[in-house]
Amino acid sequence: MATGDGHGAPVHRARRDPEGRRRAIVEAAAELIVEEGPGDLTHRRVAERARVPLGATTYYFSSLEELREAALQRLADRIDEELRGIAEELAAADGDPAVLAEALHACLADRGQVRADAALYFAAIRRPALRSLALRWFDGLTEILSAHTDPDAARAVAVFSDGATVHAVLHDEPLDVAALTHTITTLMRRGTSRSRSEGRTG
Amino acid sequence: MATGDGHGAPVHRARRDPEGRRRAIVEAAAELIVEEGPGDLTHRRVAERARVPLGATTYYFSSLEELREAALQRLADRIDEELRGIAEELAAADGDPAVLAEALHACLADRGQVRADAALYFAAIRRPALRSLALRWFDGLTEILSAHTDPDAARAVAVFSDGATVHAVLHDEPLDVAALTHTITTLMRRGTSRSRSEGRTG
Amino acid sequence: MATGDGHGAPVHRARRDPEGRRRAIVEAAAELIVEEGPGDLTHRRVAERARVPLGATTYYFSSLEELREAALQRLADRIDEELRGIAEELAAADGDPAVLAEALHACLADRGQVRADAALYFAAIRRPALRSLALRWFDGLTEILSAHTDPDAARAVAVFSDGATVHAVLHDEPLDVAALTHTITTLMRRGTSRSRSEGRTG
Amino acid sequence: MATGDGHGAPVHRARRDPEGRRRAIVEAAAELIVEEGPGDLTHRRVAERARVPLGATTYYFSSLEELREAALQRLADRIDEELRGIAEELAAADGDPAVLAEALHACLADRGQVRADAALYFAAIRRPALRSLALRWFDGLTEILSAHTDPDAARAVAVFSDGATVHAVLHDEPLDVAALTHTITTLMRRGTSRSRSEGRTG
DNA sequence: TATGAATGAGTCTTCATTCAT
DNA sequence: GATGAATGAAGACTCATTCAT
Repeated sequence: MATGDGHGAPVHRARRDPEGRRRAIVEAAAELIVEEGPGDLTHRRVAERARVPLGATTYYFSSLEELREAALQRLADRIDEELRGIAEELAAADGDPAVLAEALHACLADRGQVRADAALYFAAIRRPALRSLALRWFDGLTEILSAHTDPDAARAVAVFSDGATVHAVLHDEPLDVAALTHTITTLMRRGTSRSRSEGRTG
Repeated sequence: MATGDGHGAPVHRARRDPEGRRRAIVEAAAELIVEEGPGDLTHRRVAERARVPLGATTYYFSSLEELREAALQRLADRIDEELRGIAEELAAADGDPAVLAEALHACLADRGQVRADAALYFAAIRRPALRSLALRWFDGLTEILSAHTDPDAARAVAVFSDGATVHAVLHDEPLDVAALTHTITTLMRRGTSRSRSEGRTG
Repeated sequence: MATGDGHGAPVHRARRDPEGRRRAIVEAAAELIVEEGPGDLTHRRVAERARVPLGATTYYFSSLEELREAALQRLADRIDEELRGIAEELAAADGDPAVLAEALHACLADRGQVRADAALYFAAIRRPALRSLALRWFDGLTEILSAHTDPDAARAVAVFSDGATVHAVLHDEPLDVAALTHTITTLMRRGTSRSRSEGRTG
Repeated sequence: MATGDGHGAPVHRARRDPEGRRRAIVEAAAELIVEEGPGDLTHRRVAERARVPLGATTYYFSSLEELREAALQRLADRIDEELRGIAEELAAADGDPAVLAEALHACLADRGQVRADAALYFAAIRRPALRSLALRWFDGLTEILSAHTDPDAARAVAVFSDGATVHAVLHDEPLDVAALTHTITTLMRRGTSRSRSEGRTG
């Protein structure tokens, strides 16, 4: 029943920057997820990493799960940026598979990025609400490639890229560029004979 | 010589069976890992699932981590069985990509299997000791395929199959057989024809 | 996901007496409920009062609510004892209202008892499962009195006795014996003219 | 002199109304106490219920306890209103016990009212300062009845009415009117007849 | 004046692990 | 050998209260 005898009168000297604080907390959580996996997130670790008091982590997020989702959201947003870059490069190169392979290799060489992907995948397995987040890369890549090859080939490449992510995370380094190039080229060429000739105007 | 004094042949209830018990515990842990992920394993849940006393789980395994590894080991062993089956089918079909696609599709349609793979991958990220377990599928498939195509193509198919696993776990159902067949065929043919000349892998 | 890095290896030197421990915990909880009300129960206070480690309170009761109920159960059991005593006295006195009044006065003079009643009543308001516990006194008294007066009168006396409990708990002392005697006599006589003459055989 | 420059009559949004706000907070707290019990009151819940910012609850009341008391005060005030109505009815009926029984039954049928009483009783047990609030009903009823019967009988009826409150709160419905009428009649008649001689109260 | 940001104490609960039996 | 009792660390979460603005 908690007769309400009070919890004390904490002295606190706080920076007054809610936005920044929230951001710092999410950022810290995202880092921890990349480092330790989505399941090992705790308020305490986040607070410590973000250099905020424990209470702040519960003040800004009504549950740990909410915080986790915000952090995964952030990781997914980074994937979107990545994708935008790839889309531009690829458009500039008129869908050249080698360019995609290079870009993919760069992504896969970034361990943080790869682990972030893995964390998203894993977190989404038992959290259907996160599926769309986890599929950002796959769906985004498929869409980008659809401008340069047929949908089935696009999907095949996207599937392959997820496999390459698993490969990178388990080997601590990505497949070599040549292998990526070869496979991606093979898969993209497959259904492109026609659409490719359309694109070739230069 | 009295027959009813209770001293005769000792009534050994439920004959001790350390091996069986150990196996039951590992089995229960494996199930839980598939259902809940490798991180949510607890002695209590395992004991309950295995119908053994709590103490048994710490008696047979000196730490939770050890139990977890034994369970993951078991999951990996099942993968080996799966691979053996695929190897045979494929050998019988003389490396027909369509047969591989069918077999892969069957694996991917088994949610338990897919989640077991995912659990292994995820557990291995931060546990180098588990890498070899997690790579069983990849390495095994690569080896099997090496009998039917060149090493690079084999590896490409194995990478693709891991991607297909990710796809299945995130979509709750596998890619359709046609798509699998098409892609696998494309990738495997590559290694048996002379088109290889254009893509080099160091 | 709790990667299972362990919680430590506590040294513990425990008395090995589960029954006694459980009893001590319930007893402590009952005391606290009497002193502070059912809503102010906490694991920590119970542990401190019972001189057991915090963990013991959660080991023996899977939730605080379960512990609370066990404690209230215990308080209710004491009420039953009380009632048995009253039943005997009253039977021996052939249902003499003055004897009941004396007994009731004695109960009401026991602050612990009165507060225990109040705690039971209050706890039961929002916990239908506890209603039967809270009604032990009322139902028991009604039944006892049914042997000495008609059901309606019995119920009226029981209701009055609950009012007297409220009175006692709010005044820190019971109604005087004379007032109790007068009212109980009036209420019991009311419907007893006939049944009373039956009982009068001495 | 320009009309559209926004400098003219200040647009005072939602005119400040400290009194109203305070009232809204107390009202919300009173509702919560009736619904959840006096111990489950929190600033947050009150603020939400009253549709005021969290800060308002601490701005108008220097502590939660103060707010709780204000809310209990309000509940007690409602009891006074109730009592005034009963007093009038009873006066108009020249102290007819049946009229009192009807009125009491109506009160007891109002679950909110009954729970408010129970909350007051319970809160007062460990807060002597609230005793007078909790005794409003008892004292008020006793006084009203004193105009129609002797003090002892009046008190007996008041005690009985508290018992009827306990009964109602534990059974979720009041004693039937017939039972109330019968008992109240019996108790009140006592004080107007000469039967008083047998029971003395110091 | 009014408010929401801030915070740490304290709540229940879970659990790996140890150890007496 | 086996097991359940034992325990304290740690986790998520709530909240009264203070204070900057």
